[in-house]
Amino acid sequence: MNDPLERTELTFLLGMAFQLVLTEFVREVEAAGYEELRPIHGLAFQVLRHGGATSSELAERLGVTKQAAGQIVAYLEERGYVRRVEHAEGGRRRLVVLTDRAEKHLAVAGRVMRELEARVGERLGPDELTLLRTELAGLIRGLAGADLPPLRPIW
Amino acid sequence: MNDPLERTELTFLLGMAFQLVLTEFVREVEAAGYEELRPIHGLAFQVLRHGGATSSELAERLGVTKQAAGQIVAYLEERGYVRRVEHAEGGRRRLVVLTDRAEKHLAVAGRVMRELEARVGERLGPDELTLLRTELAGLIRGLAGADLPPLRPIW
DNA sequence: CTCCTGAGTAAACTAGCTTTACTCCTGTGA
DNA sequence: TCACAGGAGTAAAGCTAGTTTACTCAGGAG
Repeated sequence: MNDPLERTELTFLLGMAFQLVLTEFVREVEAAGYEELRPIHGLAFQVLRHGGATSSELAERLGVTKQAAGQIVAYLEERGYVRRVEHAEGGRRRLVVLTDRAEKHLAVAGRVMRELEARVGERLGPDELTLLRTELAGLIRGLAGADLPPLRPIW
Repeated sequence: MNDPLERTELTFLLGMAFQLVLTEFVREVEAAGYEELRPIHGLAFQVLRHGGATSSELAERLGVTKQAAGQIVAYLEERGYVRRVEHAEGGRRRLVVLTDRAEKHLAVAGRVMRELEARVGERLGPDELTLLRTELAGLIRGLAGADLPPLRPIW
C-alpha cells in the first residue's frame, strides 16, 4: 500500500474529506436549480426551520454580526425564501420564517445529503460508515463538550 | 444515549469535526506567536517546503490566481518568511523559497498538529483514532480517486 | 417621564480575493 | 535574424461578503 494518506495529519484528512463532500453537495444542489443560494443560506434555513427566529438570533446561531444576518435575510426575502412576520413578543422584533419555497429547498438538500451519504456507504460498507459516524461524533463530543460548535465554519 | 449527533448528516459531522480541530490548531499556533499568519500561509509553506516553487506554481497548488499568489508571496516576503531567488530555468521565473523563519513555523505547526492528534487519540483511544484515520482515508479515496483534492478549502 | 436595553438599520470601511490589462523574457520557426 | 507566440510576473480596478461605527426605534423599570 504505502498510502501517503496514512502519514497525513488528521487535520488535513478532516479538511479534505469535508471539502470533497461539501463540494459534491454544493454541485448537486446547484444542479437542482439553486445557483442563487450559498451554503450559508442553507444553514440559515436550518436555524429558521422550526418556528423561525429574529435576525439577531439568526446572527448568533450563524456566528455573524446582526447586520450581516440582516443582509442575508434581505437577500432571501427578495428571492421569496423567507417572510418577516409580526413577533409575538412585540417590540422591534420581527420573526423571520421560511416560505414553502425554502421548505422545498430543505427537502431537496436533505435528499442530496442522504444520497451522498449512501454513496459513501456503498464504497465504505455500511459498518464502516457507522463506525466513521461514531468516531466523528466522539471527536466532536471530546472537543466541543455539551454545546455543539456554531454552524458557520470559518476558515 | 439518544445523542442528536447520531441523526446528524455526515456532511455536518465532517464540518463540525474539521471546524473544531482547525479552530483549536489556529488558536495554538497564534498563541505560539504567529498572529500574522493565516491558514493559507501555512498551506503555502507546505507547497514551498521542498525546494520552493514559482508563484505561478504556488497559485495552481493553492487554487488561486497567480495575482493572489503574488500578493501572498509579497506578504510573506515582507515579514521574512520567504525569499525570491534566481530560477535555474531563467526567463522571468523567480523561485520562491522558505527562510529559516518559515521552517521554524513549520516545525511549530507540525508539533501542534501532532499534540492535537494525540489529545484526540487519548479521548478516543488509539485503536479508534486509527480507525477514524482509515475511514477518512477511504472516504477521500472514494470521492477523489488518485489525485488528492487541492489544499485550499473553499466554503 | 426618563433612562436603559435590545432589535433593527444605514453607511462606510475592510480583507482577500478576481478580472482586465499590461510588460517582460525566451524559445521557435519562417 | 527576427517577428511572434506563450508563459511569468505585475498593476490597477472591481467585487463579495463580511465588520465597524453610529444611529433609530420600541418597550419596560424605576
